[in-house]
Amino acid sequence: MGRAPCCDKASVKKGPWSPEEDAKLKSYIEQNGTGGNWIALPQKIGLKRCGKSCRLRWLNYLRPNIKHGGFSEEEDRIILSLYISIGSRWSIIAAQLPGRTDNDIKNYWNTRLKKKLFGKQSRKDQRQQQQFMRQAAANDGMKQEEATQDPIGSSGVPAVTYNWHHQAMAGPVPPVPGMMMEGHHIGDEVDESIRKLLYKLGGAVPLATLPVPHCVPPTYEGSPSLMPPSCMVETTSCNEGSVQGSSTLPALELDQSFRFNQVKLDGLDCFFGMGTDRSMRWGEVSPLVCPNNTVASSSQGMQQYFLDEPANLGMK
DNA sequence: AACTGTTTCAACCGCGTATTC
DNA sequence: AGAATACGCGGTTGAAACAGT
Repeated sequence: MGRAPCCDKASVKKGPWSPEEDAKLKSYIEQNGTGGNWIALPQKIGLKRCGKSCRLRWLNYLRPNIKHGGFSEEEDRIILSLYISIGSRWSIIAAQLPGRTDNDIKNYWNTRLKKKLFGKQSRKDQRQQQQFMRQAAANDGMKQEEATQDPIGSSGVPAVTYNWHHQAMAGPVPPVPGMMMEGHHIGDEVDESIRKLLYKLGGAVPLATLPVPHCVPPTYEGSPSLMPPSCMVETTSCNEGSVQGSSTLPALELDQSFRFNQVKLDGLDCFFGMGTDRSMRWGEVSPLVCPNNTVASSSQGMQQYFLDEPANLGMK
């Protein structure tokens, strides 16, 4: 026996909202507010919709000052930083981005940002990039002889690709304009500071000092030799705004930090095939919210978010 | 032009938590 | 204290739009 449905599904309309429904809902809420009861709201307005559906429509679409699409690099940074720190708590992340909804951010992360940061590239981005490449090549007049040696195929897409952690594996090589990260232009969509942040997260965060449980997965069985360096050694935090720290971090360390830092990277298992523990509670999160948290402080502008009390982050 | 595959995003679903009685 | 109800969240789905062939 399951939970009783929140509404009579047979008499409730589903699917996309019509402009008329939108207008009804919007004008009513603007005049009267929600009345603190979403379930009763559709009946008051005369909408054949579920209360939850009304709430969702209002919050994600009709609410004033909603922004759609066109995420800035700064927003990318914030989303990434928060995602790495707290995982897929979209509502909390959305609370830090005025005008953005949790649904919007969730969609953006799942469809765009994840691919953008971790290698896979959408065809749309590929096209934009190819266009850019062609234009650049045309502007250049194809005068450089390297062009013949450069493994760029007839499509304009280089045969050699990287993703950011491959990049990290190769050491702190400064990004070369036009260099690709698995089909991506370093310095184009993927902004330098994000990569710095990723470097730091992988290499300089003294995981062993963080009050985070289960840093070391059971497969290590306590054998220090098998632990990733980031779990064993209290590495020195690298200088703010610098990738110098990455020069002291073994390339492998970055990759392994992503593999084994399950709490910070909750949700990134999709990249590494890890399982996830969705049972984190605020009591466990609170150490991450600590302003001394290297993760938070390593991200430009992130300190303000973590200096806030949890309540200010939309916590209950 | 028609078909196919991919991407995007609005909306739904079910669960956990909070609140009310 | 505990049951009932409502809210809010995150995961998932499916249709529309788009691009390539």
